[in-house]
Amino acid sequence: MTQAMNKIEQDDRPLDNGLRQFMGYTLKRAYLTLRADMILSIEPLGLRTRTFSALSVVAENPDITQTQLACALNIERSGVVVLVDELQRAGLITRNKVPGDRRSYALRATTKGMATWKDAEARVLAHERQMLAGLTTEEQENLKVLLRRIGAGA
Amino acid sequence: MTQAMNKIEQDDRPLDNGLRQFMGYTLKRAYLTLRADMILSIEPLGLRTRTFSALSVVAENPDITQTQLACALNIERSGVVVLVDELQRAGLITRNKVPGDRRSYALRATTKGMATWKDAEARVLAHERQMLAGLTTEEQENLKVLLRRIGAGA
DNA sequence: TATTGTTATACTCTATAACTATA
DNA sequence: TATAGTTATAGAGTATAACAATA
Repeated sequence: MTQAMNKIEQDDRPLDNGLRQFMGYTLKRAYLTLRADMILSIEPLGLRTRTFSALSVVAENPDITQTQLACALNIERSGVVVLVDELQRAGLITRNKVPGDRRSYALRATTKGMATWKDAEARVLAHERQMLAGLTTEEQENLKVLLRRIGAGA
Repeated sequence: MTQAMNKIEQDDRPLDNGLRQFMGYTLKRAYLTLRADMILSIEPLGLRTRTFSALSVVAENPDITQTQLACALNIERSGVVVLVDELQRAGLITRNKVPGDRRSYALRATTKGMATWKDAEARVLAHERQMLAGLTTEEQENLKVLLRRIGAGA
């Protein structure tokens, strides 16, 4: 109360005023906002962001290996093991023998896995539609294009 | 090798093709790219993203309390304790007595803290300039505006 | 020797709950 | 009683290193 409180209240600038100038901070806020919503949209399917992403890649790339999946998801192979374990336990994907190489697995989404992926895809798209309702379709596309150009060099 | 590999190589679509349609995925990729670079830019100052943000808020809001800082950073009060401990140990901020309320602290950046904040601010701005070099100034501003409108409703 | 998948381990970030000292 | 700060603990998420089986 008193001193500190009064000082803050008299101040018309937000507390994070110094941070708002940064693209990184703005990006993080938007990311966390969208992420919190996305988690709720796929929770009913027993999926989390990581398993959602992994299921998507396996569903769209039949017979992908765990190492390739790790590469696609930008995570370590050790992390993929846990994800694949979880998806397999849920009956959404299978680890299949590869004829030519007995070291690796060919991952495939099961029928249930494909259905779950399509359901999850629709749910996330619906929630993004809601979260991005304040932007026109053109603005949404423009936003995606601009985001993809970050770090891409001049 | 063989089957899976061939299938992937023949495919002209990226492995994460199914994910690229989502704003959340696009946002996350951009965020992580920028974040990785940002971490390197403030590492020489002994700062990490969390302490950078906390130092910024304290520097710009003298006599702020820990609870207010938690609110500004969107984290719990328990998390603030660790951040303030770290910044205090580094001699960048101080915990000061509040005359009217013996429960709370009035946080202030030290002279060294203010200098460090200004230095960090300049470094991050320089690195963002580099990471966003592919975008015009108008595009960068437009990007920030669009990001701030996410989740803001129709 | 190199690679695939695996396990064990640890670190970061964050949250929850219970505690203390004040109010 | 409610609030500020604190502590302990736990949970994601991710990374590193060492290992066995296979190439």
